[in-house]
Amino acid sequence: MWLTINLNSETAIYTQIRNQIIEGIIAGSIKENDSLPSVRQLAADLGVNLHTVNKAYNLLKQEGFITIHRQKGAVINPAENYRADQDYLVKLSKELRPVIAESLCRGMTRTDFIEAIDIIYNEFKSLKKEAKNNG
Amino acid sequence: MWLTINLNSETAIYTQIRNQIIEGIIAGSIKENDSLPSVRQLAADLGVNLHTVNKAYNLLKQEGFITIHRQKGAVINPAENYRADQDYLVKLSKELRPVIAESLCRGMTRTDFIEAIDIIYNEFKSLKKEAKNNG
DNA sequence: TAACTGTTATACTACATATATAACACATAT
DNA sequence: ATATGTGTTATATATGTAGTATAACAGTTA
Repeated sequence: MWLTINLNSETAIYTQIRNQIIEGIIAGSIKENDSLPSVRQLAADLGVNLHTVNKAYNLLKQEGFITIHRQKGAVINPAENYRADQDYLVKLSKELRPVIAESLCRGMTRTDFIEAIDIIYNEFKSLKKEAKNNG
Repeated sequence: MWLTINLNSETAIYTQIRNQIIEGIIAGSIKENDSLPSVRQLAADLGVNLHTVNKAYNLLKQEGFITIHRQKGAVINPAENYRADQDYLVKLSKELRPVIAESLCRGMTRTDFIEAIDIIYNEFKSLKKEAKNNG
């Protein structure tokens, strides 16, 4: 399993799991209609409680990324199910506003900020290439 | 006082206070060497406990934005005290990564994302103009 | 029928947030 | 000198979230 968690991180374990599955989708290491491990399996692999994984899966379900079937487990939805809509744009804006505010306060220009996000975009591009070569 | 808090928000009150003071700095409604209200005064104005405000102030102090003097109260530092350094860039990157990941997953391109941040940059530009006219 | 799935329920620990009081230490204006 | 206002420290309490530990339930499938 490509998924790893950091117990010392400030980020909640269930959030780390959620985030890494989303990264897995954009990297291409998991695709539409792929199944995720069962909550018990993934919990055992990560050394955490089943409820922690369950919480991550339910969050992903609520956000539209997966559908949970009894027996088939959690399955990645087609991309149409979670396209950016107005609600998401509002949520995104609320997340970004304090981040941009702090960067401005610390003297970063818009150009500096875009430089910072481009590093991240390039990392994701590399992940995608990597997954393509391995899959 | 230009500061308002939302008790129903998911964001902790002390975080809301911190964020709005940072926005106040970039808007220009508070400037270098300006004093913030005392913890008791601001707590009374906002209808919250003194410790909640104190927590916000100590966070701002730890981040370099203000210096807390006994008697003089909390004073905005000169910008040199909180310029973006390497540690901050690492923190920024860690904040942005999952946000960008989700936006990519939801089909947003880099261009779409920059469009979203530009709306925020324009809001801050308006705030700055507004504060200039009033101050 | 047995095994595996998500789900629900209960109980517990630990930590973060927020409040409520009270007292302390320091500076300053009266 | 004394009263006032400042940040600071110390308790105590309530609430919510995160995480764990068990156990049982309800479907599906081999």
